[in-house]
Amino acid sequence: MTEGRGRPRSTSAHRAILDATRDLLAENGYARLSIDRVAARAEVGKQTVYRRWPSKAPLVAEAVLDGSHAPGPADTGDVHRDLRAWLYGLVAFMADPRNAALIRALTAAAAEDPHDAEALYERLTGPQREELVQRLRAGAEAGQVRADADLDAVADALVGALLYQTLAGNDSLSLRRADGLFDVITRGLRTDAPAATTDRPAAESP
Amino acid sequence: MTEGRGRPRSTSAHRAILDATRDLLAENGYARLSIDRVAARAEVGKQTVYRRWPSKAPLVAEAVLDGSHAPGPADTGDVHRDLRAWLYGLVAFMADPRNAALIRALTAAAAEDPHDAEALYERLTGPQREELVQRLRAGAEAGQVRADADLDAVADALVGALLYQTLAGNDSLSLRRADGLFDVITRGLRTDAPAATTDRPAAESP
Amino acid sequence: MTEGRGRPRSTSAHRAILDATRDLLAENGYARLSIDRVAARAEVGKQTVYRRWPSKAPLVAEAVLDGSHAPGPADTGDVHRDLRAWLYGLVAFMADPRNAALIRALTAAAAEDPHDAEALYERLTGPQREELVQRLRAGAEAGQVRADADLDAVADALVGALLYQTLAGNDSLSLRRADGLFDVITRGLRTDAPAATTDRPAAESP
Amino acid sequence: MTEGRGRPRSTSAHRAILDATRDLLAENGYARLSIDRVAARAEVGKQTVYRRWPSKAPLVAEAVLDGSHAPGPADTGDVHRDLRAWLYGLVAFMADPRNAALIRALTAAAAEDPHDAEALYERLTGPQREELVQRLRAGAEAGQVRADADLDAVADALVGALLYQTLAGNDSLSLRRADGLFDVITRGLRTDAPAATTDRPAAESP
DNA sequence: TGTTAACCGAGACGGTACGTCCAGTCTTCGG
DNA sequence: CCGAAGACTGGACGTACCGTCTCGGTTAACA
Repeated sequence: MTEGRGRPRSTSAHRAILDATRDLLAENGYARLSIDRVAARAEVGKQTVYRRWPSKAPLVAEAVLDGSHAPGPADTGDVHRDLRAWLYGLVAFMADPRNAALIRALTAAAAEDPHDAEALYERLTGPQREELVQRLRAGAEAGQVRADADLDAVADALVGALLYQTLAGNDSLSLRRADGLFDVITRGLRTDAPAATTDRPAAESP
Repeated sequence: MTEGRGRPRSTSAHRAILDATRDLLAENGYARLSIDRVAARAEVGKQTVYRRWPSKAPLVAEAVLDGSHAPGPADTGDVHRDLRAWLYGLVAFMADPRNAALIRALTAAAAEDPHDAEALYERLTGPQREELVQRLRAGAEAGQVRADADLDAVADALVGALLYQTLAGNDSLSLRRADGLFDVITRGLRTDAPAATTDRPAAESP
Repeated sequence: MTEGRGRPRSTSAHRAILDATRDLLAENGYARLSIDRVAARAEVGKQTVYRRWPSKAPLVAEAVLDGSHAPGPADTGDVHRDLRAWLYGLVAFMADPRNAALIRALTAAAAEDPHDAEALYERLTGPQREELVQRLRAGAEAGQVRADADLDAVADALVGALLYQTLAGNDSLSLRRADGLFDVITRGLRTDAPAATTDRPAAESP
Repeated sequence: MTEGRGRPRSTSAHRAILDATRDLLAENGYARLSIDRVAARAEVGKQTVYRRWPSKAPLVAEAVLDGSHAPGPADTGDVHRDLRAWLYGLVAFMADPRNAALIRALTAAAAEDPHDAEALYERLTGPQREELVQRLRAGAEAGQVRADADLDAVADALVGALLYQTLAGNDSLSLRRADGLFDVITRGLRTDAPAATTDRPAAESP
């Protein structure tokens, strides 16, 4: 194997590129981000960027994720408390316009090209969402959450609601709304929550 | 007054542009959509496009919304039944890859440039979401839904969950998942749903 | 013939167009002249321009010629005196930058498209040149100018020299140079001027 | 220092652009020449053209001058002979419609925009004209030409006459006319030519 | 201790698209 | 029927980026 031969890649260039990407995203948004500008800002040749990332999407992904390793919910034994704390943490994170811009950028990258989308979401919300689902599952095993609830659906609802509010430009992704969200979801997850009474219909069309 | 003077704008050109935009979005996605191509496909001068829409984002918005006037939930007197029917309708709508592509495009347009985002979401999810909230509110007045629930949060959760799944490329935005979502949300909205027991914490940081 | 039917053409519009053309030529030169701008400046519809002139070239021609009806040389009986006066008159005419700009514009129109060129020069320098040649011919008949001289060549030399100096941007198309020109030409035209001694060669290549 | 850094400019692209420019000028004239077409014909990106020339005018200048390095008059010891040979050479050069088209193009470039004109004429007729004047001056020193003649005026007359005839579309810029021109000019330059008799007037107006 | 391979910055390359201007035509209303 | 207003298709403008290639010049591991 010809590994390790030749000059090794510069870690400082690597960092400079990611920093430049984050700065430009925060300043101008995804639409006005270009590899040319990233390279210029990082004082790096374009090839040095292309050598590491094949296109804008994965570069943005790494730049966003590299900056903030947002942790999943903690496990203090109380699912509801943990869930609320995690929710508040995310709301606070999004309160920084810089972070909101990064999330928007990531969404743009995913939405622009369905080809990148899957890989992107796998890396992006994948770990976060997985931790969330596992915390919920642990809660279910501890009897704090209904065992028959679709926890993936719950995760989608939580992540989706936050994402939607961020995208919609509701810059005041308020704690009150997070509380409302938390309230509805947790009530629906209570072990003593009554079942829905409507029957599931046979089939529907749009 | 500058009204009614000069040659009126061609409605056929207008339609041709929107059709071309929808076709190209479905074929190649938002990233590869260009005004040049739209104009060429519509057999129209570029200026004729720019005269009507200042940029890609609002053009895409109108093209997407013009095609499908998705109705809000019906009101049969039973909120839960209506909600489920509406949800199933959206899932079926998204099942068509063409429609999923249009929604992705719209999200891309909004996420790319925060400047456009607000106006875009206002036109896009605004009406739909408003109808949904009103249907829920009517249910609350009819005593079928908890009066103290944050119905906006519920709407965000529903719309956000669907959007998130569409973006993530889960092309099988399954009915099963929609059921799970419906299940958790409606349980949480039951008038006899027990309250959460955890106290609201003082403050949190990410 | 359906002549005089309908609304007659507005002479004020006609004048406004020519005035606007002259103004724009003097301000920005031929390159930046456009029918759009002419129509806008003249507060006239584009069609009103196209109804009268098929393209930029003849419009410019008429605009330039309409403004200044430069007369040919007078006939006081003394060719040399008349020639010098005419030359001085042209130099003074060109001294006004506005006039120089108009001549440049006309040359541009002619040089751009060989199709227009002939017709343009016929209208432009044609009459002037013809009057000049005739004055010289009269001088020849009066015995003040060599009868065997190629008077067309003389006219070309005079007009060409002035044109060349104008185009070259020698904004000080000086009287001194005009004197020098006059001097050489008139000496060459003297009836007592000695013939050239060199024999005409058989053939040459560039 | 920013010298010799980066990929060097392609000489083949350079040549291809100039060739394409010449071809298109000869085919369609200056008016229909566009950078787009030049780039397309040269199979080159537009930027590659703009990197070298800021606009049509200097590109045309270089394209024309690059092709034909027309020499000034030779010096065989006999000014009159040399002058006539040079004149014949130019006439022969202009006899090729391709060359005439190039000269017309150059004139158009200069006449269109007074901004470019000076620089253009400096590069274009500057060297040619200078050599001509110097040949005449040498002739004057050799006693073959009047010492007090305005040799610049003579040069203007010769160059201007040829230019004028070319522009006027007299495609048969005939040898006979060149002879007539040569005849008048050289007679006027004879050392034994009699002076003009008219007095110089005080002042004149157009 | 060279040689060699991969890196580095810089910047040119053929292209695509941008958003604007203009050419020349067509279509409306109103005089 | 003319005139102003202004929309129409089409083409060119000059700029920004794309992703690739080509320079001269490091920087290591291999031989």
